[in-house]
Amino acid sequence: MSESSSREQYARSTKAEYVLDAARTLFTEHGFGATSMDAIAAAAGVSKATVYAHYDGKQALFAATTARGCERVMADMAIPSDVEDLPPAVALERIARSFVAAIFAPENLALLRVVMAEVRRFPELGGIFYDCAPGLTRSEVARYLERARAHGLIDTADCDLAAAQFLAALRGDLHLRALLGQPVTADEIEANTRFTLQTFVAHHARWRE
Amino acid sequence: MSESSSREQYARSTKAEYVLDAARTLFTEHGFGATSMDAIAAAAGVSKATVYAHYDGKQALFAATTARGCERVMADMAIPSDVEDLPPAVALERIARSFVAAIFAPENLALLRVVMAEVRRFPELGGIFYDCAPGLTRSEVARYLERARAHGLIDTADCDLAAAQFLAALRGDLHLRALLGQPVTADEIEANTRFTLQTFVAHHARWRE
DNA sequence: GTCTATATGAAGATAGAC
DNA sequence: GTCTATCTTCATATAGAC
Repeated sequence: MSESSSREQYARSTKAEYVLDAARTLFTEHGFGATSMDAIAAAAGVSKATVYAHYDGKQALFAATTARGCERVMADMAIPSDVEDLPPAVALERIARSFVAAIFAPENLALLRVVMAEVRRFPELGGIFYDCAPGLTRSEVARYLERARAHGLIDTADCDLAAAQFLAALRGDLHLRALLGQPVTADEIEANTRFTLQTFVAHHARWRE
Repeated sequence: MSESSSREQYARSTKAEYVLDAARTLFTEHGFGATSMDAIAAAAGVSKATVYAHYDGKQALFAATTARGCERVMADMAIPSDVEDLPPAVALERIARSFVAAIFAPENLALLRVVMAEVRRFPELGGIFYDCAPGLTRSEVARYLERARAHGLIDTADCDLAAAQFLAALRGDLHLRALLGQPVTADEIEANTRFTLQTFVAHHARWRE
């Protein structure tokens, strides 16, 4: 019927994706202010007018890219669902390793940096990011701890606070150092993770292995 | 002899200070990219040419202001020196409250945000900031713990790691929430501090009160 | 050292053809 | 939807007088 084939429609929707990907890369790499719309268009392989055809200005594009970034972080941070049937010490270790891998991934560090930097200009983004990433993990860990307590496996008064402290200890001061661009080795992360797991288990465990 | 009085010289050196203060305020409030040299000159009450007469461009001015900011943070974070003679539980509480007050002070949060945001552009600033603030506190706490262990007051294998964990627990996830612009109440900070102190003391104490 | 006035360039956004 | 070319604004940095 019409002259526009489905292939053209696919190409059309793909360009918006290219733009979004390029913007996400550049914004997280150089920040909001230091990234120009020209650079985004060039990186996406399209003209600047095409960028404006799909996104309603630089701020809207930034909001869209960080929202997309949050989805990816959320996927990284998701707690493996098979954890429920494992012994608590093993489950906690698995949760810990998944969390640590996510928060030290360079692209997630970069995203966190840029969201914090622009939280004045985009106040709602801070809340979105927190709910997607640390907040979600925190409530998932808290729910896990509550179920474990219901089964008599642990002895924890305030599961929500305990979850927050568990994750904070996994960050240690290494996460702050990484955010400040200081080198953090895998060995340091590993040592901190082990130490945290030992401490946490020693404190909350009611089970005997 | 000369026509320039000492009063004029004082006025001259004062302008550089005005510029530095204005720059510190604006950079921490709006970030590097969103702060113009015009705005700094206006806030300092001088002309833009005067700004350039004292500082060698925007980047140099930014580096100077963050260095100044670090000094102020360092003063905020300094551990009270009279802590040595107190019982460990009291000493730790005093250290904790001083630290928590410093890291949640809005101007220090803003400084940390902007340093993290620009760590790509100014790689050395991240190291300076870390050494001034969290790094300094961490090593001071570690030294305190080592002395306490030498006196047989605590039972800690790795004082450096324990210090890092103590401070990380004091941050909890509240610090991250604050950095992301989310509201953090004094009650939450207080509850987290108390919980951390109890946990830490329960874990390391060898003394009986 | 300090000012007013200005050069120069970069970047957000759009007009109009296809 | 997509492009080229352009408009307009604004920010860094400097020139030149006092």
